[in-house]
Parts: sequence; structure tokens; C-alpha cells
Amino acid sequence: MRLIFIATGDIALPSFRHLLENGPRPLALVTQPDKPAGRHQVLTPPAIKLEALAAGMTVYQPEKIGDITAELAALDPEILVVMAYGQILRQNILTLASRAIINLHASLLPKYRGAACIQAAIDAGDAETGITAMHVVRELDAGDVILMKSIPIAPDETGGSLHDRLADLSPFVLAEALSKLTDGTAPRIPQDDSASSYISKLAREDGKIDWSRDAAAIERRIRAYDPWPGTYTTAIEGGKEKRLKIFPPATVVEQTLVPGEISIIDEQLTIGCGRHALIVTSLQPDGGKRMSAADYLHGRKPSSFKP
RNA sequence: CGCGGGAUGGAGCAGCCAGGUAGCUCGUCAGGCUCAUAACCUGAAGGUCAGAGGUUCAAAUCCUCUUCCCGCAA
Repeated sequence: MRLIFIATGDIALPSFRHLLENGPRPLALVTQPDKPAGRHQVLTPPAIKLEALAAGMTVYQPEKIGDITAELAALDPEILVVMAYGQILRQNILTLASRAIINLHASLLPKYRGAACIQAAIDAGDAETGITAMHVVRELDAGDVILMKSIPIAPDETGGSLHDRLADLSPFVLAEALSKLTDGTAPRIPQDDSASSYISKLAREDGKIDWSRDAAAIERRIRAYDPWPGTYTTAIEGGKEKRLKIFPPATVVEQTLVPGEISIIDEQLTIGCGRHALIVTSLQPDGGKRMSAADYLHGRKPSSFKP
């Protein structure tokens, strides 16, 4: 089968490796251009690009995928597979493949269309999420579904752990979808648009903790946003404001405090929330490394957290 | 050279501005108390103050350079 793989995010790596090992081997990889990353803004290629090059595969990194329409058409692809690519596909790409253009999406559609679907499932407290394989249409993540596989969300699940588990689940969804497309048994199940929700891309600012919310909701967010975009708050230390990153795990306790108020018992750092309170165990002060709450309290004397 | 914070016994920090005995909260070890203890009491060990150079009678502290860590921004 003549197939082109279109992906940037690491979540696509297991699926890509699956195709390399078990076929059909992609004719080419299309991925985003190298981008400056890290403190020193070093130009960094997507990991999947390096694996493709190591496998001797042709790699395209167009600023806009529409710029290479002719090159892709010349490969005469039957199927395009898209996963975490990061660009909107226009009509000339959607009609490029003779058989289908499919997308692997990390949610149980129609819930959580869009970018931050993994974090959204944990943040909402869902019991399960999964990978959906569907046809790509003009509207984002709205195409007919071929199949989906679900996995349960663990009580201590983080965005990072769920990302990795969904990545590992993806090859099975991809393989089954390709096989059904090949033998003509792939269903086209329309999505119920009325049940859909859209999650836009997250920014660091989204990780700011609002202590007036329910402690359970804050706890879920701390897990959902780890490691990206992370959660943070502002600690008042000796009258000065210090930024403080918060990491999981955190524990909800039925204690009543004013939102942002700090209670320290037996070196346990408890923060008041809108409903109940939260024990935070792992954090990172501005300029420092990640440390336990106990270590933090040995040297710093926070009076409260900014609600 | 994008902006900023930091490096002080094993951990987290204060001391620096106004140079003059290495300090705090813990941890570790020993002893004591106790039916017992992660509790309490007493004591001890553990530091080239990131590195190099400079100023000075004297540098953790002031000046210059270097290395490493971290946050923001992208």
C-alpha cells in the first residue's frame, strides 16, 4: 500500500515504528520544520524526523504543507496517515490520496476535538479515553469514525503517562484501520456533532492555579498538566511574591481553609481551596530545582499562596 | 550574546547591601529519657562558602573572568 505518514509529535512515534517494522513502509514523512527549543533556542528537529532519516526515508518539512502538494501527488499515495502534525490541512491535501486520508486522534471523539485532548480527559475526571481513527475532513477532527480503542484513566494518571500509554495504543488502532480500509470493511460512523467539544491549545498561563476552585478539580489539573504546560502558583514569602511550580501527586483533604491559606502540620503543606484543601508534595521554587514540600519548608517561609 | 534568579557540611535556606569567630530548620551518629517511638533532652561529626584571579591588615561578603543549575520568554 502506498502510504505517506504526516506527523510531528512524539505520540506518533510508536505508530511510525510499527509501520517501519511491519509495513506498509511509508513512502515519505511529512513533519513540521525544525524549531528553536530550550533556553538557548537551539534549532531542534522533531524526534520522528531523526528516526525517518535513520531509516533512509524521504522527509519533507514544509512551512505550509500546501507548498509540497505537487511532490506528494507525484508519490501517488493511496493513503495519508495524519497524527499530531500541527498544521491545518487544506482541500488540496485532503483529496491527494486515492483511497483515504485518516487521522489518529487521542480522544474518544466527538469529545475533545483539538489540541489538548489528553489533558482534557484527565482534567474533566473522565474514567476512560482512547485513540480514534477517522477520516479527515475540512472541519477539525470532525470526520467519520473508522474505529476507536479505549483505555481506563488511572487515579494517579498524569498527562505524561497517559500520553505514553495512548502512543503505545495507537499502532493497534492504525493497523486495524488500515486493514479494514484495505479489505473494504471499514465503517464510516458519523460523529454526533451535538455531543462534541473543542479543546484549544494550552499555554503556560493556563497552568496558573485558581485556589478558589474545588480541591478535587485542582488535583486533577495538576496531574493533567504534568509535564505540559505544568501548573504554578505565586507564593508569598516574607512579603515577596515568588513563582512556584506545583507537581503531582497532591492529595485532597477535607479541611476548611481560606483559598490560598497555608497550613503546615508535620511538614505537610496543605493549601486551602474553594472546597476542601490540597496537600502538595512536590514543587519547584523560582530559581531552584524541583524538591519535596518538606525540603521547601525547611528553608522557605511561605505565608500564603495567591488565590 | 533575548530577560531574570541561583551555587554556603547530606537536604532546604540565612548571612552579602554597610568586609572582622560558619548560622538556621532538618538529616546523620552517639548518649539519655521512655513500656515504646518517626516524640522529647544532651552532645558530636560533617564546610577548599562553585572555580580562578584581583583589592585589602583581613573576603562567603567588594571587583573581574569562568563553569554549572533553574525560571520566564520563544
